[in-house]
Amino acid sequence: MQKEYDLKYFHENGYQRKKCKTCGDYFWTLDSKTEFCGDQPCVQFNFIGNSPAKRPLTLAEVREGFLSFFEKQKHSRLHYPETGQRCPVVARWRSDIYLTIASIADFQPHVTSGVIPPPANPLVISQPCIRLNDLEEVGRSGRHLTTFEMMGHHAFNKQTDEIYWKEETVAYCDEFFRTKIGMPREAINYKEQLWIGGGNAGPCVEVLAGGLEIATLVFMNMKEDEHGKISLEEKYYAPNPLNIVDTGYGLERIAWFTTGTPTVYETAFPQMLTFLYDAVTDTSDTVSIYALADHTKCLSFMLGDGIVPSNVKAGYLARLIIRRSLRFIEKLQLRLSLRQLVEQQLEYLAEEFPSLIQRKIQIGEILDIETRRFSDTLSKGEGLIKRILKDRQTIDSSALIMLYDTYGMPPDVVQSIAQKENVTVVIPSNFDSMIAELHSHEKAEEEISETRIDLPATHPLYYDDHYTKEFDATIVWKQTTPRGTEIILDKTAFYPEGGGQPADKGVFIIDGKSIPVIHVEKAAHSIIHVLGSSIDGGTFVHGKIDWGHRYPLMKHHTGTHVVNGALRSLFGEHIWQAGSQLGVSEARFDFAHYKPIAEDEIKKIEKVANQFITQAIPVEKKVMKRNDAEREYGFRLYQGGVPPGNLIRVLNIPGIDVEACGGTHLNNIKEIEKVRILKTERIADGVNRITFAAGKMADVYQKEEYELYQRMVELLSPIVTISDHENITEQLREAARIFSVSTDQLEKTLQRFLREIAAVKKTTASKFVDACNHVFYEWKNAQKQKKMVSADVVERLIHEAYQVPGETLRIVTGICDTDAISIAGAIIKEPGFVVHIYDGKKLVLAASEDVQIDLRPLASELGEILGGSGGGKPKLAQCGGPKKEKIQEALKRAIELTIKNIKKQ
RNA sequence: GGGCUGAUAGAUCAGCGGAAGAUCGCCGCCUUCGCAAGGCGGAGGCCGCGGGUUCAAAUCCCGCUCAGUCCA
Repeated sequence: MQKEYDLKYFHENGYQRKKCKTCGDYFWTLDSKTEFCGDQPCVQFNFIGNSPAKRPLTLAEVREGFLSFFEKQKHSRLHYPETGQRCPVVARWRSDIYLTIASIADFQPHVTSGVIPPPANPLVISQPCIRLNDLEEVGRSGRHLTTFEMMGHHAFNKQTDEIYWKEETVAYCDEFFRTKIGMPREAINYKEQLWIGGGNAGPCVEVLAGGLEIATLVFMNMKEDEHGKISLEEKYYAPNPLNIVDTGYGLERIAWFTTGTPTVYETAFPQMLTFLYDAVTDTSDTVSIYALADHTKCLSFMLGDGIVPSNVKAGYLARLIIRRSLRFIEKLQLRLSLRQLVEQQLEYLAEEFPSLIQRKIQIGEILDIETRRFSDTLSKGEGLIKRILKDRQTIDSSALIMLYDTYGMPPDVVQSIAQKENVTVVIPSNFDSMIAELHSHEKAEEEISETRIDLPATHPLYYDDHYTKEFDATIVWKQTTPRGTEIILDKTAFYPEGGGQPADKGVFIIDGKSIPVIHVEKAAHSIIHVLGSSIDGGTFVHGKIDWGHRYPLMKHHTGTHVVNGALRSLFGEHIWQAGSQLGVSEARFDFAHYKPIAEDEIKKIEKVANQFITQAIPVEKKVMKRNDAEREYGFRLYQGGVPPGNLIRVLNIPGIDVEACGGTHLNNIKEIEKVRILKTERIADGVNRITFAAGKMADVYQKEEYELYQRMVELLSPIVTISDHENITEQLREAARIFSVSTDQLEKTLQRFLREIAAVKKTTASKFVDACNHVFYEWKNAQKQKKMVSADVVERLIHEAYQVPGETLRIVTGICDTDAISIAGAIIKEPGFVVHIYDGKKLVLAASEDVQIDLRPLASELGEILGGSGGGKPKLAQCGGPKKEKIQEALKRAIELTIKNIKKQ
């Protein structure tokens, strides 16, 4: 390994190679006296209050210094439509990580693996990154940040086409720190290290100054490969197809080195700290102040780049930071809301990161919602804790885990609440591992996808022309499986299932015979057709797509993109597809948004989408190089997922929506005709679903809805006459809400309610909703009536009671038509009664307080007569059974048994 | 994506197979110059929706809907 670091540059410039006295690692230095590598913990910070740099620099100065320095050395800056010279902090182009954690992450996996060329080569970037691994240290250590910028110059060298490698990289580094940062050469040591991470590895040089690692120069030349010959940390590596110069210069650390402030925080967000110090009454809790300044910056980037808080993925991480921030605010007793603090940060960041403040309104709203939500959770939790304490006096570790895992109450919050009740709660030191243990049973699901690469490739005709309905092709492969005959053609217009679009249907005409195609699927480069019946031979196929199936799918697919555009124009740039499923009769579109869609917003979405359609915008379908597409349209392209490869299909509806999409689409959005929103719902925290129908299908729904409405008006007609028939959709939705059922259960429910209400006078209502409210009100009354005890009936029953000779006991038997328990209850308020009363459903046995009797055996015996059984409490029992005709016999027997049981005592 | 909770009066919750309850809030009366407090009385429940088991379900079982929360 040693020769990996034996650079000409070091020798020619008088560097010496030394071994660190503490850690034993090798390093290169100009300082003949030093014995240590220069990294912590081998040396302490020595630049605090005493920087060897010429003058203090701001973040902006260091950033621009770096970018322009490398630009002069023929490196290109990148540019993206929304975020400018950086990528978003949410890694939209990757499926393996949520947040951008390093500048090289911008180019993984496609560029680093050699699948696509770099967007520029060499290139330079200052990439804002978010790392939450050392969250607890933020604010405390003086050097940990959640949000930092990693500046990097990257060169991607192919064996045949080398840009530059180690010598140049170290020379650039040296020159940059000398000329742009104003550091003496002697202040910097270069430490030999091995870099491993993210499936790649290579030698690296750590650039150390003042006890601080200010840059890392990685020479990534290996990739993980189980057949590889190089073994590092129990894994095998093989040479990478590219030799990648991956440098990471810590912007904040470099600036800190020049300022020499007590902590990195004074350099990273000086304005925010001043603001916070002015706002707090007690300035002693610097840890919380630092952390809050950091977290609000983190949130500015997270929310400004479009993360919607939720309980999953990046949204969960955003919520984590929000809640931590809220607790710091609480701890510092700040009178400012989190919204106000982040808005302040947005102002400070506006000049250097203008895209963030453009989402100020949405960010503010998100933070207010989240603040409210957290305080709701906490106050609920507080009640819960108090109840637990009342019950058990203590909170043990299992209760702590329950509170955290189920209710989201952090143990230290529980502790402080319990403190108020004068209860000391001990947090187990292994709390975190106990939580981890709880979730350790989950196994990562493995995707077993059998990719059959040995199959002949199919040319997809549906991309040549999305409207191809018929075609001629040749069978190139055939196989019979349990699900039918499968064939592959040299070319096909049948769309295979994928990207939320179902497979096409249709027929193949082979040797004059018409054979149905029941399913189509993709396997690597082949398209497999599953046929409905077997074929005997045949070579040539004439295919016919079922256009009545495909065309609505195309309308719904293009319609989905239009609805997406409508949502974005109404709510903001954070709207992001979270899934979609197309059908022939309707389509579903799931998207990230921080609150549920309100009733009046449904109409607005519909209106905007339909306005778009009337603009008759032609749909652009093109195949683009990934880099070109990203540069032109940004990462918004990847809403539906990140497609592989260098060439991607881009579907652009200018001014409305642009996405990488492999589906079949209309040529002009006017063909959608219209869209109609059928339903909106919240399917997960932070995710809403819109179900809509396009074109003729929208009319079908409208018709169905109208018919449903008419049927229900008819149902209501004996009771209510409705005069106003406007806004049927809304009326139905509102009515469904009244009966708390979904719209498709509305009719059934209305029938039930009408059946259960007593005959009422006919009345009028202006709207259907009013009529439903009337029905509901009447129904409630009827329910009450049923339970109400009629004084007359009670009177009559008492009058007809059987007086046991020689006793004070009176036995009531009878049949009633309202709730028997209520009536029995009314009678036994008086002393000396035993009641047996049947209401058509159950026989109730009850006794007054003073009567000594156990009715339970009676209930079971009488229940048997009725073909069932019974039981209950001694003074109130019930029984029943299917043989209702035997009720008279049972009541007769009841009297006998009552007398017998009383006499026994 | 995988768990774990929860849904009962306007609010917070108890009940967890045999008459739907408590506390706060609300209304009325008593008390007071008035208010607060106190005393007495009262109104207010599709026990989330749909099935199933049972003689009997708020309660047990199965779906669904909604909400909360943790993990990756």
